[in-house]
Amino acid sequence: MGSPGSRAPLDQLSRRMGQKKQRLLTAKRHQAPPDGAQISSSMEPRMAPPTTPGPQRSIYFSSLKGHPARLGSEFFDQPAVPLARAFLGQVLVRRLGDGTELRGRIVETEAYLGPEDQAAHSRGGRRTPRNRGMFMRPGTLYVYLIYGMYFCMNVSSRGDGACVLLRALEPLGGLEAMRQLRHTVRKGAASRALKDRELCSGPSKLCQALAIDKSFDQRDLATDEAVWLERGPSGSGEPAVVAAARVGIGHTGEWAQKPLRFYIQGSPWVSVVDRAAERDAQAGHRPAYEDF
DNA sequence: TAGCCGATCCCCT
DNA sequence: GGGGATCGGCTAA
Repeated sequence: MGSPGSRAPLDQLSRRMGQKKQRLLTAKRHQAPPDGAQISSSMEPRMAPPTTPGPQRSIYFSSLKGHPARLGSEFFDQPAVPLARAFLGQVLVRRLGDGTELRGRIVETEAYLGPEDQAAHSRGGRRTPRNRGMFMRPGTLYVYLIYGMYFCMNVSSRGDGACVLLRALEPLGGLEAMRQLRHTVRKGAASRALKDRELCSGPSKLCQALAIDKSFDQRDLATDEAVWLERGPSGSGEPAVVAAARVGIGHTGEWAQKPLRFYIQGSPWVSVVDRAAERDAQAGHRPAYEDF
């Protein structure tokens, strides 16, 4: 975790370095787990502690003290495709150092299947220091830096080198803190205010909004104190799920076409809508992911 | 609203 | 040394 005590005021920094460098430094500092130090807890309605699930309790609920609603390691111990679908509707919770809880319902995921998947970082059985989390026990986070600027957050699933990328959340709680965290890492200090829909509608946006960075790599989502998963409300039954091609992997041949991205149909919080895939779903075509 | 394109640097080959 | 599981500003329609 970061050490919040050693920050120089930004106005001092701006005198010492060019705008671009300052922007980078600012971004990196705020990407580092701030433990909420720069988020005023007074501006954020404190979230109520997780409530007891009562009759909803299942084998998936961990018995960890203080978080009776959190999903335990059993939940993550399933293959990447069913896990990617099971994530939809569940609530990701991030607790900052000052106790502020940021919450978002997962609305979009992607499955990466492991060594045979040419779009996965573990393709061909590649095991490197960076992707070690992909090979660790189900529920382990794999957080990596992309394009030198952004982080992406994966959760390892059953199967060596298989994982699920979290792509979009519907923000439920701590929106102003999320906005501030997103604001501080965007270009230009005078950027316009972000709409709610822009807070978590992308894999790196949600990492910014939840202050998830490399320090979360290889943490266990089933046991970590600062980030966990809770079962979402099941009031309206199973959401309609769209299976579409994954995003940003155009170079991987046939694997780029496989419908391994899943999102809640009609959700305005999704990062990329695939109208063709939705038409296929409406027409009742059997989704190809059932082959996996 | 969609499409284009530059930013930026770690990681892998 | 090259590429990338992204993002956001800008422009055209």
